[in-house]
Amino acid sequence: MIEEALKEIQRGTAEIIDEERILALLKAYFDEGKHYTVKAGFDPTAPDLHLGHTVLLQKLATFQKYGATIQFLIGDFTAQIGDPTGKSETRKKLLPADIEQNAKSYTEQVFKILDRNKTQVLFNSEWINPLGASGMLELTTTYNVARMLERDDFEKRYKSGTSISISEFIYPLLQGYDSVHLESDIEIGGTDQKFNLLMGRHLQRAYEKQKQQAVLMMPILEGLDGVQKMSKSLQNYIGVSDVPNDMYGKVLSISDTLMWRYYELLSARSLQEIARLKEGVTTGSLHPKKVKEMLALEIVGRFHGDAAAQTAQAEFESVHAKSNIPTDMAVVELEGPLWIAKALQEAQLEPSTSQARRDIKQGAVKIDQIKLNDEQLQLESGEYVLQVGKRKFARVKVK
RNA sequence: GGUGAGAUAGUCAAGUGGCCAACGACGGCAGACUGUAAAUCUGCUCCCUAUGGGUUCGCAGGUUCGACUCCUGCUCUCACCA
Repeated sequence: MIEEALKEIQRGTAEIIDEERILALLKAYFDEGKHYTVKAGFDPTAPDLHLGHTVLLQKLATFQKYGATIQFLIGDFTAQIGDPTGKSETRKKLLPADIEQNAKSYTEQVFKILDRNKTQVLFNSEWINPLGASGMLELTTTYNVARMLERDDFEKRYKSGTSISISEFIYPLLQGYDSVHLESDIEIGGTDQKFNLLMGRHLQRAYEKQKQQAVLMMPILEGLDGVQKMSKSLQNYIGVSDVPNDMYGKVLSISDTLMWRYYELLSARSLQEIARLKEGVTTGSLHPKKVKEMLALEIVGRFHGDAAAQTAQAEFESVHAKSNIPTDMAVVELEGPLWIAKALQEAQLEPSTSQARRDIKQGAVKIDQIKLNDEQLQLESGEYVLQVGKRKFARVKVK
């Protein structure tokens, strides 16, 4: 039983530090019913969750199955600094009202995966603000610059001469301090968080408060392009609140290689089952598209229910395999008569009339399923289905 | 604080008085082929009803018939020194 739990917890992880601790916690739970805490931090600036986040969330859900209380930490204080990882721009200060709003939309989405009753939603400003200058100073004495520079990101920037703000040094310290305050037993995060996660262990020891937290790192999920990490700003994400049709289509658009990655990190199927699918594809008994459809169905089903997933699949088949028009698309009302390029722009299918003309020239634009050749066309009053490329549709009513 | 170098489209990066809306690469979009996969090939990639016009090369001025290219000031970035 414990072995089984541990296996499930290990699945898909990039690295686990102090696995003995996790084992001990599980043992205490199974033997004595003792609960433990698992901390995970989230940034309040990006309330739109995507599948990249769910890799972590699903792991948290697994922990909940085995006796954990989740410390769902919203880093409202630390967000003022901005995690140094990657970008270097300083962030705008968020207004309390915004933070509250973001947190709300966060949790709404999160509880599609997590069990609300086994989750504490926390804000770190609550205990970091009272620290004051002296508390902050004390915190900084626990670490030194040389070790801080060991952090991969800092090291690179230091060597290349890119500026590092002192406040950025504070960030890992504060994140670690969260673990001290919350007395977390385990913290989980992405591999890019390794330094910060280990800081939690370091500080827990420095403050001699408790045992050091175990650390579990999940790999970073690649976005639809298969190369860069999934993120909203790169436009390569599948959002948790994407409508079923979009979600389904996006999953199907990933490459075959990437599909296995998604299976490993996102699917609830057992590893054996996935191995079987993989074998089926290699031997040719199973079509890769079929396997991808299964994945799409599973993912859409998780967020929208199985019925919606089925509908999305049927819709997809109808639109792409049989090239029918979608049943559901944006409806735009315009004043006519109207130049076609302008109409495309106003229906938000094209960013400019220049782009619209180019696409018409290339034969990418269709009206009511018929390829358009005349870039001078005036739309008289009536209803038209405008299409650009394979994916962009709009129903236009011209008055 | 001193000295030097640099800032060009989404990113990287050419261009050193007219041939520049600006080479090239990547990315992106579209077409062909497909499984809305991958690979490959092709076209496009500032705006504007356009064989033309407008606005762009950090910002503000200036020189010139003409400036991304020259001059002055400013802002920012980097390097070396302190």
